Amino acid sequence: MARDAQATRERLVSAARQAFSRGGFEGTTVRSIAADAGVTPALINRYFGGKEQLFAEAVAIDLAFPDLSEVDRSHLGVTLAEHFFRRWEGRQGDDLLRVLIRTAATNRDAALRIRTILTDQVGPMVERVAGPARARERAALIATQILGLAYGRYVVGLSDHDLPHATVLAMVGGTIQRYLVDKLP
Amino acid sequence: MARDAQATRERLVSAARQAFSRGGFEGTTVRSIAADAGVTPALINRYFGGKEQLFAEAVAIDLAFPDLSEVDRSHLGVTLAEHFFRRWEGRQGDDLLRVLIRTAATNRDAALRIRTILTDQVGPMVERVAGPARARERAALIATQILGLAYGRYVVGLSDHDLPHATVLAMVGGTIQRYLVDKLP
DNA sequence: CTAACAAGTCAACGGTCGTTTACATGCAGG
DNA sequence: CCTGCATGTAAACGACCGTTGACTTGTTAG
Repeated sequence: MARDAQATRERLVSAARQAFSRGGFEGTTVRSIAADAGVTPALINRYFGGKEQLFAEAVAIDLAFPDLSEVDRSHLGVTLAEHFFRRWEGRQGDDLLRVLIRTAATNRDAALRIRTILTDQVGPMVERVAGPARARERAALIATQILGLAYGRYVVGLSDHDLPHATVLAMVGGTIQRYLVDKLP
Repeated sequence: MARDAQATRERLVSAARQAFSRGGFEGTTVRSIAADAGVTPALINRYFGGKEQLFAEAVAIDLAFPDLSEVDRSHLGVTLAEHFFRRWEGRQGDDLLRVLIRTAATNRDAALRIRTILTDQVGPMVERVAGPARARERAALIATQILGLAYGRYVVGLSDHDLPHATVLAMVGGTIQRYLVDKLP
């Protein structure tokens, strides 16, 4: 393999994730992505076929939900809140959800992908925990709180001072818990 | 006044709000706004000075919070939830918050404006209701839930089937109530 | 009726975007 | 060693963007 094409591909995808998570789809130029990867914009076309396909590949990874089967039923909400919080804080800005939240605002495909995650991953998780009755509503409620938290932190720019770790864990965890198992009206 | 300039201005601002709330700032062209208003793009420059200033004017209105002084203390959350829900559903897509939510994703000024609303309007409202202690955290928590709800409905596209009116009112109302008055950890 | 000014149009500009095409470069196998 | 192909570059393209300045149209005051 000459001049490691696969490594270049991966550098491009990684640079794309970071760029898209900052500027959304329209707000990101292939030229800047290529520059970040230390490469010519023409390569994006050669390897991915275009900006659209690069974006598709940049957001084509799994959510990796935690295993909740061994978690105490009363701590499910806090466990989930902590899971998302760690996920976002851990990676340095190329997390899938951070990319999608920013991008979905102006891109139909990204919005659709969030909806897909909701029905394919959050929904089944809720069903496993709380049974199939009105699982869809519960999943949607949970989504509003999780998305809103990510939006507040990474789009609006709320700081640790506004949303301390402990407060988020306890209060948002409590909210998710209610949405998961409390009786709906 | 010849050919009613003020009416044209207002048509432009209204068209701008709808366009920005669909495509964000970068995703919206002054040409399309002008076309929606039945006018030439050059007029935007004449009246507002440019796209930036038109945007600033399009999002320069007040939030109009409801008067909560006469509301039963245990119903504050539900009252607020209903207030926002009605606000969004009432107008046909040119509501300020709907514009800002979509736009803030790729525009620093819009994100800053949300933060300003938070500190200038939501914060004081929380202080009035729950006292000054940790009002900032409470306001931020409420913001995550309200923004997430709007994001779910208008960006992700969650339907009435996913988020029925009654469910949102009761459950999200309950969440806001908790964020307003419950003890923080 | 007509001059004068506000309201609006028109065509063109410089710039930037995504993409394409032709060309340069460097590693592998004979 | 050198030939061939994968890897990458350079330059140009057409399209579209926001903006500008000169021009046209309509209204209204005298």
